[in-house]
Amino acid sequence: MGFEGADLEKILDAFVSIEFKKNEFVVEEGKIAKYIGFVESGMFQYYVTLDGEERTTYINIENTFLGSLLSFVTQKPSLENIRSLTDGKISLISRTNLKRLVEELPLFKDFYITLLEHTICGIDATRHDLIVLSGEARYAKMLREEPHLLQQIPLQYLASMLGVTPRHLSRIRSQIR
Amino acid sequence: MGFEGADLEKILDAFVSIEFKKNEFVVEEGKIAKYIGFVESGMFQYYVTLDGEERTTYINIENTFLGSLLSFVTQKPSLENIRSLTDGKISLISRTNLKRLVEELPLFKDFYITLLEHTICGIDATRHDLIVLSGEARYAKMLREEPHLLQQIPLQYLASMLGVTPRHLSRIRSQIR
DNA sequence: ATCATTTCTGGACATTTGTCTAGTATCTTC
DNA sequence: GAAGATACTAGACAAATGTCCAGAAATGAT
Repeated sequence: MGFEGADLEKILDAFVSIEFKKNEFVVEEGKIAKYIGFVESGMFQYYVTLDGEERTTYINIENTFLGSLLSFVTQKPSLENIRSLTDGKISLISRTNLKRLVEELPLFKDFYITLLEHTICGIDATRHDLIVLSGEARYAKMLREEPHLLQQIPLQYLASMLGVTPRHLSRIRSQIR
Repeated sequence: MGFEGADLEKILDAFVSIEFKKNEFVVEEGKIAKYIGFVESGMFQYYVTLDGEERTTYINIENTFLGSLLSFVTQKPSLENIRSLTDGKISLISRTNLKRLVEELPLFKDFYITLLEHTICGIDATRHDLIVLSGEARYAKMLREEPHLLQQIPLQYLASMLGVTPRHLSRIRSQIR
């Protein structure tokens, strides 16, 4: 991030690195998300339960930004769960620590603004694709732009993220071969 | 926003209020989005052209935040168009003016952070619904939560925003009656 | 290695959604 | 208020996608 000396120390002190075993909750539906963070290692699944069925809405891997945004921002109970699909490690920061850093370190505030701006762009692009592209086109785009993700994510979850059933993803994949 | 005196004046000076006739571009595909803003009046449509067909991805009405985020943030050519569907008025701010306000007015910086955080939540909720809900459920939700929007938006555009065809939206509407 | 468990694929059929199209209704403009 | 343009609805059929299911493949535990 380009931080140095006392500032860097302040920042590092505000984060706490937590290890997760496979299948542990990072955020649980109904509870308030106290932290957001960066995935250092492992894979984390966002999902909701709908008519008794789990629907995956997103998956984080290494070096990406993780959190139940709505709950963290509003400090209301989360609507979604985040759970580890593998063992892993996340560098977490609480809302109060985040606010303190943003207040005390002008450079960190700028960093946070940039992070938010780019997060918006990423989420909005996904929303856009969900409206405009077919399931097949979304899979093809992912194959083109994020092949590393595709190799790691179990297909059942990938299907759900793409907004299709596993049955249909299997069809899409056989078409593309 | 709760600003006063010299600060308020600085802020007001940074924005410029522009009137649009029906069917004018606010942002055009291929051009860099120099401004973002708030809609004071009128209705504005976001769309892309795909296989010669226009696909609506979003619609702004009064008192909402408008802009081609990806282009404004990255200062690269916009992938989408924004156009007025009615006569209207937008209060616009350029990227440089926005950055200046954020630098010079700590309160404005906080305001901007809050705006970004809430914008993320809104977009993410929409993304979520596109993955998890059916077209019919998305329409029903909109009917429940934003009936005023529903009354104003022409159905052809609404259909596209919901990710379905006008033919299908017509079916959904007749089911719900 | 073996067995059990989970994940992936694909057939058969059902349902949903899209395409094409025409008729009706609504809105504009003169 | 008549004529033309635009928007909405809906029938008939086609294509896309889902459901249910069973077998194959991969993974994990002993």
